[in-house]
Formats: sequence, structure tokens, C-alpha cells
Amino acid sequence: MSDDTKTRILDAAERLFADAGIDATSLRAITAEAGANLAAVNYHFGSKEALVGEVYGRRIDPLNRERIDRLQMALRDAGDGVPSLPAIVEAFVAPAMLAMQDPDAGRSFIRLVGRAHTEASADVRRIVFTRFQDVALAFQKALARALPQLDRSTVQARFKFMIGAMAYAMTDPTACAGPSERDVHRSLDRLVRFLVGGLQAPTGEEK
Amino acid sequence: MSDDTKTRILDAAERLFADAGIDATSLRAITAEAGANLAAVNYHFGSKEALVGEVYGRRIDPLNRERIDRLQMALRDAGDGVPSLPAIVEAFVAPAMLAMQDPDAGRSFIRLVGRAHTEASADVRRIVFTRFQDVALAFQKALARALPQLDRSTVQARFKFMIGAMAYAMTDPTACAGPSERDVHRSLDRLVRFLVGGLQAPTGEEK
DNA sequence: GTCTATAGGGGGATAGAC
DNA sequence: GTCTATCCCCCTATAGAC
Repeated sequence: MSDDTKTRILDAAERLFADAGIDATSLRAITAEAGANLAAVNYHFGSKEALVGEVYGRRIDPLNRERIDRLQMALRDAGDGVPSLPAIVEAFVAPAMLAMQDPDAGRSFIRLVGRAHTEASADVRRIVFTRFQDVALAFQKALARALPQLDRSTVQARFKFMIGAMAYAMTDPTACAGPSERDVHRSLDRLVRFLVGGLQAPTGEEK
Repeated sequence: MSDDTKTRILDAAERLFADAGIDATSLRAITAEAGANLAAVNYHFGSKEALVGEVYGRRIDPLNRERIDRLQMALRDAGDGVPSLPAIVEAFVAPAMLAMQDPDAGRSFIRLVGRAHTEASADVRRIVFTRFQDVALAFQKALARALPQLDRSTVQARFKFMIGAMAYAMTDPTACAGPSERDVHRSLDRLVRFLVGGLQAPTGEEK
């Protein structure tokens, strides 16, 4: 049983951060929600910023590992040829979208991750960006292989559009409204089709 | 000359909100930056929340009017036929992207607007959403006309993906790095092509 | 490990002089 | 309209008892 104080604080913080934002969530609110004492946060984590890092890391690290695993499978399938664009896109967005169904992680985590990319606080952006950098590079490289007709800066720009669309889909309450598996798969399918269409759009520069 | 205290406070607040986020920006920081007194905020605006509303409204309202104007021109060009998808997309994103060049509004405003769609605070979301609702409905209707092969819920979903990609492009410091007209137009062109490709992607359901 | 109590700072808002 | 001074609240972090 991992229902100890530390875990309850992480769960409460995750939920409150997702609802109201990080700045607006006080340690008092977190410990009250967790049924713990105010001092417990500093005892277990050291500071609010360290707590934020653990809230993100607990979920993001496995998520990013799954992205990399799926990407490597897609690249292995392609051998020396051009890898499948939908497979790459799905490797990137599916782990996040499917996590919506996870009753443990659940919706609040997804909104939190979605928001991570746009969070105002420079501290939070740094925390998330550090954990995301390797993933971003690997996917940009794979996208460049799958889209040989695009120059590098166009691939970078389109990769960012992809992050934006995904992040927004993740924070949108109606997009992840249904906890039903059916709804989640439909949302994922829609997102992948949209992104594939956008990524392989003509640039107006090829002959 | 509108370089009065009220305007200076609005300018300073806009800049600081964009840099650090709204919650993290204190009235003390704003008045210091504006060269005004702390009490001036409550004298001119009544409260911090009212100031936030004016910071957004001052820029968003003209922006949304321009979107509607451009959309109506695109729809008029189409007559009774199917309107041009790129024209609709450009009507939506161009006013925001081109505002990056405006030396008056400038970059901080754009990042602020981009962030508005993903801002954590429920108060801020309400302020922005209220001013955005009419625009969203008009564009969803136009997109449905331009994409008759898509069902309504798919159009809604794709419209949200479009907002996400645009908002992220607006907050990304490298995307709006250059104050140069050339860079801005290239960013806009890339975004429009990506979005058009995504919006008209096949759904996998048509025969 | 978990509590109470409090230090120490910063926040938004306001009263009242000028 | 703009200032100073201040109220009162909530925050994070910590000290020290249990």
C-alpha cells in the first residue's frame, strides 16, 4: 500500500495544480486536501518547487519513455526506408491521450501535462523542458526522415504546431470529457489524422 | 498625448503579464515599471482583476473585429459556393500573427493572447472566453461550409486543434523571434499551410 | 514522521493628506 | 490625480515539541 502521506500529497497537488494552476495553489490547500499537515510538504519534498518537479516527473518520465519505445518500434518497422508518418505521430501523441483512461493518473494529470508546455512560470517551463528535450530531438529527427521533402526549419516549425495542437487537446475539458475508452480513441484518431495532414501539407516551395 | 498614468500602467502590466504570468505579477511590480504609485491601480481600475480585463480587452477586441471583417470578405468572395479554406484560416490566424509587427502592441501582447487560451486561472479564462465566443462560432460555421465532407463534431475538434497550434506558435519565443516583416510572414505562411492540411485531412469515414 | 506555532516576507486594498 | 502610510490577509519555510 503506497497510500502514505507523501503519495497523498503528490495526488492532491496534481489535482489542484491541474484545476487552478500552480501559482494559485498554496501548500495549505494541498495539505488540507491530502489530509496532511502543512509542514509535511517541506519535510518530504524540501520546497514547493521540488514538489512541482516530483509531481511532473512521476508521470512525465514514464510517458516519455513510452514515446521513445513506440518511436523506436516505428523506426524499426521502416528499416532503411522512409518511416511511416502516422506511426511517428501516434508514437508521440498516443501515450498522452491514452493516459486519460488511466484511473490512477487520470484527467487531472493530462490537463497538467498539456498545460506544462504553456505554463507561465519560467521555473515550471524549465522543469518540464529538461525532461522533454531528448524526446523532442528524437521526434524531430524521425519526422525529418519521414518528410524528406521538407527543410529542417519547416520540420521544426511543424513539430511545434503539433505540440500546440496536442497540448490544447489535452487541456480542453470537452475533448477529454468522456472517461469512456471509445471517446478517447476517437479523440486520438482525430488528432492523429489532423496532424498527419498538417505535417505533410505542401510548402509551396517544392517544384 | 495618451502617455498618461493609466496607459503606462496598462503597458507595464501587459509586458509583465506576458513575461511572468498574471498570478506571478504583483501590482507593486506593475506600478514600479510604470513609474506610478501603487495606489494608482486601484484608483484607475478598481482591482487587479479589472486591470487584467482591460489589458486583454484593449487588444483583443480590435483583433477579433479584424478576424470577423476578414472572414466576411472571404465569405463574400465565395458567394453561394464553397468558401476558400485557406482564406478562412488566414482570416483567423493572420490578425494575431501580424500583430507581432505592431511596434505598439508588439511581442508581449501576442504572447499574452496566445497564453490566454491556456491560462490556468479560471478568472482569466472567463475574461478571454467571453470576448472570443462570437468569433469561435462564426469561424466554426464558416469551416463547416468550406468542409462539407466533415461532420459537425469533427469540425469542432479540428477548430480546437487549430486554436492550439496557433496559440502555441504565438507563445513560442523562437517562432516570433524576428521583429522582421519577412520572418513574421514566413511564420504565418507556415502556420496557414499546416492548418489547411490538417483541416482537410481525410477522416477515414468517407467512402 | 507528524504535529503546533511562528517567523518573515509579500500580497491586494484603502484611508487620508496634498 | 497622485502621494504616503498602513491594515490585514495569506504565503512559504522553519524551529522545536511529541
